[in-house]
Formats: sequence, C-alpha cells, structure tokens
Amino acid sequence: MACDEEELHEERLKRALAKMPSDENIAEMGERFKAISEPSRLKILLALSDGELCVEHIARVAGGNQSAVSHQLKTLKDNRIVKSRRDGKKVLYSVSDWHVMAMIELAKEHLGCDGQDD
Amino acid sequence: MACDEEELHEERLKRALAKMPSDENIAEMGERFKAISEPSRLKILLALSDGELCVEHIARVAGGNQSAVSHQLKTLKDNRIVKSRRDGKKVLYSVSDWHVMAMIELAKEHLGCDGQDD
DNA sequence: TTTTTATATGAATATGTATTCATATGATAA
DNA sequence: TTATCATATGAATACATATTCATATAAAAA
Repeated sequence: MACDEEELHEERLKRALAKMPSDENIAEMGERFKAISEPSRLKILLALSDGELCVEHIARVAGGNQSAVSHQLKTLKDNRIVKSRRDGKKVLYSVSDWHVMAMIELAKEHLGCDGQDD
Repeated sequence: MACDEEELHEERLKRALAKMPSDENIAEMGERFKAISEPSRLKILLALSDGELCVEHIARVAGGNQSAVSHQLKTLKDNRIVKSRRDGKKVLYSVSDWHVMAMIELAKEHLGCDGQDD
C-alpha cells in the first residue's frame, strides 16, 4: 500500500507546486477575504446590500460608534469593496465589488440565514 | 432632492435592519472568511485542492516550517475546513468543506490567476 | 526496548489591527 | 463669518493571532 501511495503523493505534490499562484496573488486573495472576515465590516456590507446608506445610518444598522464605522469604511474603500459619494453634508456609501457580495451571499446561504427579499 | 431621498434612505435603513442576520450568524460567517484570509492557510488549502497530502508535503508546497503548518492545519480543522486521517506514521489532510474551496476558486478567477487543470 | 520519523502542542514573542478618544475637515445654515 | 452637522483621521490602547522554539506524542524500524 505504501509504495503506490508514495508515488501518488509525489505526483500531487508536483502538481500542487505547479498550480500554486504567486505569493502576490495569494496575498491579494487573502486581503479580500480578510476585508470581509471582521464582523463589523461584514455587518456594514450586509447593511449596504440593499443600496447606499450614509455613515450615520450604517452605524445604526451595523452598531458601533461613528468613528469605528468610519475607520472600517475606509478599510473597505481601500480594498475597493465599497465606494462613496458626497451628497451635501452626508457621505453615501455603496457596494462596488459585487463579487465580494456574492461570496457573502454564498456564506449566508450556507448558514441557512438568508431571508427572502420583499 | 433632500426630502424624497430622506424617505428612501429611511426605508432602506428599516429593510437593512430587518434583514440583518443575528450576531451569532455573522460571527460564524466571519470565522469562515477569517480562516481563509491568512496567506499561509490559503496556500495550504490551494495545496490540498488536488487531493490529500501529508503534513511534510503541505509544508513544502505552502512554505513555512512544520510547526507553523501544523498549527494552521489545526485552525483549519477546528473550522471544519479540512479533515485528517492517519496512515502509518503520516497524517494525511484533505479538504472537507468544498463550499469554502468554491469561494477560493471564485477569488482565483476574479484575479485571473486560475490555471487550467490537466 | 531504544531509536527514528512524523506530527502535535504549550508557551513566549512578535505582529497586526479593531476600537476609542480627541480633533480635524468639509458642507451647510444662521 | 460663525455655528452646527456629518464624516474623517492620527495616536494610543487593547486585543487577537501567527510564528517560533522546545518538547510531547504516536507509529514504525532496528
């Protein structure tokens, strides 16, 4: 049993090495996942899934104070996951990376906590 | 312009509040994303995408020393993303959560760094 | 049994980052 | 202009966690 498996594993090892993306690409993928891994940011994105909201409203939905939310929004913006536009005194944030939102939707479905839209 | 938008935004605020998953569910989603957000763990999962590998081989593909890899494998196992089986002296790890792997594949595609399988 | 090989793990350290506080900026209203 | 409202941001703190080192466990070989 050992011999054949050894070869099989060596094969896989080679293939895995060959297929491995560059460190740069892996870092970039990690950044994206990290951006949506913190509950506070996840909440913000869930809050924005229906459309743009101003910071104050985001803070009300997602919890936390204005400053914390603003910092997190900056992180999300730096990661190009949300974008913002100014409207008078307010700044409205909205999702810009729907690919990331799709992942969050997948995660929701997997948990079985995806409510029906109205 | 301000009045109609005000109402629209209040609407959205209410809907967002209504749709917001529980803190518990959000924490669980975050855990999953966090698990695949660290480059070291991401590499490990990419290494395992073709099939099971022993710890030594994982370490060779993913880089890092045996101890670090073992710690990360424990994290992944605790998160039920990988599973392990013993085969003699070796312990073979494999992916158990293909839902998570699908997300990683999505991320790869999004980066355009998804190579063709042979 | 003793030794060797493969993996796991506790503890310490190092690093990263979320949150808070105080304050700055930017826009509007008075 | 001054005052007020909405948001942004630097710095400090607090907390989480990745890595390393030393060592423990587990299986097989000698």
